[in-house]
Amino acid sequence: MSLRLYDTAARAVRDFTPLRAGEASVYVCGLTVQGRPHIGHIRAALAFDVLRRWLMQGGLDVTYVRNVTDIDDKILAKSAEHGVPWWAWAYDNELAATRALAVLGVLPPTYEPRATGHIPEMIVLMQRLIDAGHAYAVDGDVYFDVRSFPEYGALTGQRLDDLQSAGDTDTDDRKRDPRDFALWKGHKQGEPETASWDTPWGRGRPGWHLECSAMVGKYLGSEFDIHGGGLDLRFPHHENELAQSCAAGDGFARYWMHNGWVTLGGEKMSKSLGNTALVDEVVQRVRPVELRYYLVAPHYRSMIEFTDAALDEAAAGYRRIESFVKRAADRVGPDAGAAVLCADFTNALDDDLGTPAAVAAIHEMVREGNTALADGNDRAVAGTLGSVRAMLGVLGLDPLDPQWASGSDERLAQATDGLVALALEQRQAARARKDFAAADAIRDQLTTLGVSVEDTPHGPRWELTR
RNA sequence: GGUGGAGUGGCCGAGAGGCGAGGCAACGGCCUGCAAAGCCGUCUACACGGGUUCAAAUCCCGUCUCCACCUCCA
Repeated sequence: MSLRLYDTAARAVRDFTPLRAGEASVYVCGLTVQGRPHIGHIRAALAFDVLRRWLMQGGLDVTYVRNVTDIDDKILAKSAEHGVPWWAWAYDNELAATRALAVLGVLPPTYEPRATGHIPEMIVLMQRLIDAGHAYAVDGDVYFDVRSFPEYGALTGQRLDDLQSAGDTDTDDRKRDPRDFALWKGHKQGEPETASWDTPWGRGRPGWHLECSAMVGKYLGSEFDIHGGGLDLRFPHHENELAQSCAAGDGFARYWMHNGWVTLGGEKMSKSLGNTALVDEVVQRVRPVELRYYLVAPHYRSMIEFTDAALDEAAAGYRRIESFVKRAADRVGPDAGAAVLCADFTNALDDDLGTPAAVAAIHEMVREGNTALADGNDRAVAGTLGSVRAMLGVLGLDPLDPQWASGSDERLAQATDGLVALALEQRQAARARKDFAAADAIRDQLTTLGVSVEDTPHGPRWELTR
């Protein structure tokens, strides 16, 4: 079976056939850096990170572009509120987002363009739209003329006449139709001079939608494979992008993919509602790799209702897998065994990135591996370990990946190693002379110190507990 | 008003006409000096009411509840 993806525009699962054989071009709407990243943002990045890894696994050369919106109304408003230059506010939040994504093992994009770096491209696109009769300038604003583009609404199945008028009252009188959207916003009194750029229609700043069309064109060309983003971006953002680019004569995206929310208390986690769980906070409760598992295991189009209990459960599920990988690696070495993906796993991901079934396939392989471990069948242990690691790798969840290394001091680790070994020798000696009280006392003390001990047919193993 | 999505066992979470997804928790057993980990087993669910079918969680009709988008949003 080959890859099939749910295309929002078609409202159906479609076979994925790249525009150019052997390559895939992907554009994902990244963050508007107005505040700290929460796990909803991270989920979107993770969903498309898995897509990217799976495309790469399939042998495609993937160009993956994820933008940063570093100028918009809220960035101006919030930075002003905090008495910080807007560009410093935006950059600070961008750095925080980059850190959060790195902590969760999201691969860096091929390129991460910022809106403010692409004003010339936007001007060119606006000129093309004006020349084609799809846009008009009024008093320094430039608007897209939705009535001029009959396909407007195609992506989300909206009929123009059924849409509620935008509450954008202060500019409505300048628009030809209340649903026309701003490509460019003329500079307003009170806004910082640094937040405006020269154009043939006067100084101003980009409307939100224009940047993506301009940057897609620059980095991926007039037509590209996959456009991704959160479900909330379908309308108006993606609808408007599509309208701009197609009205200008570009083919634009061939597949549209949208990920579901993370909800909290049944409602969408969002900056405006204030019901957010920040990455920094969640990572205090579970390790980053466990958070990644929690967000990657459900299907990317499902809602995830965020609760501490569900998070803890996911962490326990991940530890089962991790425990097998570590015990198996101790037994046969980390790289014993070929990186074979089992058919269930491959079929699952090919079917619109079915991570739940893919994770189930991993768990079944882990059970096989545990049985092999118990039977002392090292060949089978190596085989299952190779497979499990390869499959986890596709999801970015391999516990042995240096990404998840604790990064503790090397000399300290060596000393700990020696000290625990010393204690375990004492315990083994006590066990040998059947002094179980002494043996258990040693184990209890180690447990208190955060070292868990388990006896195996090949001697005791120990691990730091969290 | 328009558009779209969801309701699954104690919990999380898949599936989308017929073989008990998977995990977490619980209980029983095996293993262990005792544990831990692991393995085996138990727990047979699909919001509600009708209908179609040999067969419905899955299709159709109706009802209820919840959520999202149409304003900034991942």
